[in-house]
Amino acid sequence: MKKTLPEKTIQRLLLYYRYLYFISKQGTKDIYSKSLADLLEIRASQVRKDLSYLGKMGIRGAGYDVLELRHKIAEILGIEKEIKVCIVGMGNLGSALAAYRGLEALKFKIDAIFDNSKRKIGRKIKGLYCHDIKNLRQVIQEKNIELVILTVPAEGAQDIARTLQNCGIKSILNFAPVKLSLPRKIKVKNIDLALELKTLSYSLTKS
Amino acid sequence: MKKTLPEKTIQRLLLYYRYLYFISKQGTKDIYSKSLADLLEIRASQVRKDLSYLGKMGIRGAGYDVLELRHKIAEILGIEKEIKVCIVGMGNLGSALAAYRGLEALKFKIDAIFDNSKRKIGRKIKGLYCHDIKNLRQVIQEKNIELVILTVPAEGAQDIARTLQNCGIKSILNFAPVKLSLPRKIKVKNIDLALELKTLSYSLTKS
DNA sequence: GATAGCTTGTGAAATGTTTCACAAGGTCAT
DNA sequence: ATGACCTTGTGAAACATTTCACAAGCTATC
Repeated sequence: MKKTLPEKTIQRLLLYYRYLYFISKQGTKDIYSKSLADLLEIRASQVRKDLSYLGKMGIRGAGYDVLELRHKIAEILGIEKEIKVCIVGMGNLGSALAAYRGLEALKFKIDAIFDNSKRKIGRKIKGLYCHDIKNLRQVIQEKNIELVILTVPAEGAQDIARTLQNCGIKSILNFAPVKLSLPRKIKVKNIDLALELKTLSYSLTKS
Repeated sequence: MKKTLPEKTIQRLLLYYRYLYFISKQGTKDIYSKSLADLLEIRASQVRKDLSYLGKMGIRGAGYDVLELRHKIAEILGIEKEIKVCIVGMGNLGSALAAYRGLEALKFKIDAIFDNSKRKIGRKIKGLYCHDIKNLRQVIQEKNIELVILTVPAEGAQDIARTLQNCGIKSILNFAPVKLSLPRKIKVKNIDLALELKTLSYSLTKS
């Protein structure tokens, strides 16, 4: 068991976590690295290497205990702890994410929404008021929000990112198609839909 | 100039392509690998290595010609060719993507939307009718759609993916949080929002 | 046109990730 | 309890990606 998990391993552990739930629902008690690997279309050795970061979890000859494994992944990754999230930018994407149930399933609590448009401020979505973005700092600190989903247009993103920095936010999921310039210690994950699509379509042109 | 571009390189080339546009807008004619690298917070050597896949594009001592470089990236990646896209699943996310202008900017034409709910079929969004998903095959073939954005709930995703396979679709951008099981030659790119967020929040627990 | 001062392009080294291959150590049937 | 048969856990190999370091080659100035 090493100190830091590789990013790729973290992602796969989360996938295992999800699949282990379905497997346990089916009443299966034990699982082999090979079976998990087949579900995800990866190699069994990859699964074992990933799981080895958790310490010795399996039984040679008999696989892994489904619930025990799932519990250990949750523990190591801190999955069960609720994380308070806010969404900044109540456009189409922001609203869609506010309504997305998949976030709750992984213990995210969307606790505030912000926009700068008079038309949207005060509107309610999924039981949440849309706050004026001017109150970003106040609301984030009041509610102890730790993570921000940024769904504003590209132009405004950098400014808001700076404000978030000043609010003490440490993690941002950024949908704006710009590189946010922030201190290294603030973790930013970019999701650039148009770029993902273009990467995909590149393969179309090659055949 | 090698045969196949690494996936990571393709992604960065697309980023360069985007930034070169802004740079040329500012009237800048030439750019150094260092300047591009600084914009994206990567190393200059990384930029040069990526660009070397395009052939010799730069001038030693004087950098790269912005427009020429941008044009070459577009050519190699086939960016300028319009790609016809459809969205399957007119939920919150599907609707948001249908309205997202960032896709047009990269030459994607959203040409059809599908859903299975009576409530949504026939409704119009952004000038497009929502088709009955039963007509998936017919519409895709009629309109020559090449790429599918899949925004249906996890339960239905695998079945629809099979149908898409039968329609001859080669590329799928999948937002459903499941691994689609399809022949290797069909390219699937998964965007799993809850998982991305969880990967991000892992870093919160580690400090 | 020679020289000083740049930046590019690229092998080679470093780093990161996946896969292999097999000893170690369990299970299970008898 | 023994032995045949499993699968795990993990160094080492293979592969992929990034970074280094510097020769090559262009520009600009005098």
